[in-house]
Amino acid sequence: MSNQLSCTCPSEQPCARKVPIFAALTDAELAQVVSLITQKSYPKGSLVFREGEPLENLYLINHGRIKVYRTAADGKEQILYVLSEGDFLGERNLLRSKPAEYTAETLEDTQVCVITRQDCQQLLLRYPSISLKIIDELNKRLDKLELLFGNVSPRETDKRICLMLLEFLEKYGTKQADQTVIIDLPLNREEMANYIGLTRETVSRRLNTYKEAGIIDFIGNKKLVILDVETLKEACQY
Amino acid sequence: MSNQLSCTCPSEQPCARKVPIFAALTDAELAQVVSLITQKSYPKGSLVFREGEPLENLYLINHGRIKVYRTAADGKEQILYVLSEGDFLGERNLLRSKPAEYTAETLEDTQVCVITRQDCQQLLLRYPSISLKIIDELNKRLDKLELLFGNVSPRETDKRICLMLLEFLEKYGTKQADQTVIIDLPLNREEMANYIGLTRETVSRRLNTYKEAGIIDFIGNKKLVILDVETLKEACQY
DNA sequence: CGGGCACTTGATAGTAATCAAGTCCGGTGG
DNA sequence: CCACCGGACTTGATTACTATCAAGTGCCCG
Repeated sequence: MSNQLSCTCPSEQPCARKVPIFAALTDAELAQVVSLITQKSYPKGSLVFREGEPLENLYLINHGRIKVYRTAADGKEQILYVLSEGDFLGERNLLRSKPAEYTAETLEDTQVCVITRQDCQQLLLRYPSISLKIIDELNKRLDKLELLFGNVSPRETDKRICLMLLEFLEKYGTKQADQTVIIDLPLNREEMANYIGLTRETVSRRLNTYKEAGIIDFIGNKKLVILDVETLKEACQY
Repeated sequence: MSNQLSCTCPSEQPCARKVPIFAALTDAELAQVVSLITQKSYPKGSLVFREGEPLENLYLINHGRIKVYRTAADGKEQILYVLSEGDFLGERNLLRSKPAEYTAETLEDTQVCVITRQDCQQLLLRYPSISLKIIDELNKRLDKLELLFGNVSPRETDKRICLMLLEFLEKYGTKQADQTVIIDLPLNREEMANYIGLTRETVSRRLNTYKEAGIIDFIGNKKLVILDVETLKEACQY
């Protein structure tokens, strides 16, 4: 399923440099970190870890995209995060050993760097700057969840969709010459619905409403063009 | 509005001991921390900091309860957290200087310990164990938000209410001899509604349904008795 | 060219928001 | 001690929105 090998990145541009949490380290310090890293590759659609399994590693995404979800009682996926290059996962188990609370599945072919919990704890105690970066990143995730959570009331469907589109715009958007932005969607309609707590029909209907309003457009089903970022931001009104 | 004085806690049981993030420090180290702390008192209903204001301190709650909320465009409070003794707030500004993204208002007379951002950064670099505790706490908040966020779909009203009741049960419940639990509610009906994204009427109706079903009971409006914890947990089904 | 899957579109029903009266309770003043 | 007042809470009626159920449509890939 996965291909395990030690880190083979060129030493002048090691994989760990891509990861913001090591940004403050010197090259020498980084070399030490790299020596603790194992690299793994996962093909599209494979599971990095599964809900309920013991989780003993911190994973740093080198290349690719991963969706993180929980399976609800009714069998539905509740997608919590869509992570990509530079993001980490498994941090909930850095300090305490406990089973994974969600499943991580690759959305495309993905390469990750793996550090064991023991090694990671050593690193955190030796290089406090890493902790600060992790705190920073956790704060960002809290920001995101708090923002979405502030809009959970059943009537705020548009806000949820627009916040999701803006998130994708920031992470996966490519600015075009004419100021529009093309987004390479990481999720299909159903997954988007599972991400923001709606049904795929509702997502589909709303997106088409926006299309008719001239705010967005589609290129096939997997790409989306933002024609009017301002209106989108206004829809999130805050 | 607030009463400022240096920390006057007895040295054998300093206020900072109440705060989990300093739990791993030795007495000597703690004494250093305490020397950096300023203590403040706020009467019920006063604001510790306000949305948009510069926020330069970390606050540790010594005694009391604080609600943290954002004001939506329509003027409604979106309550994000209800914090009490041992919790901290202001951590989002530990690393970067940016205005507060929400307002913190005391729900009762409250005492807090205050540390400036500069001092706090020094502490984090000197005592990496504090960072680990903070990471731990942020992880817990993420756990909570992820759990609630997993239940945002419009039809899961009961889950939201039950999760809120279970949260209050854990934080503010007092077990009685007959296995029931009395909860000293930190929020009124409207605030509860703002906490979980519903209207006060809906909260009111649902709580009364639970009462008729024999799951809960009221003592006045500010106290609530959980008669059947199991059924409540099942309603959250996960 | 055909099959299957993702997506769209339509009709219906259920649920919470909204609007609108009440009711209860605590506090105040006579 | 009781009557009154106001705010919080409850209850009821209606409306609006999204889930659900059910067909379609279109696209991608063999």
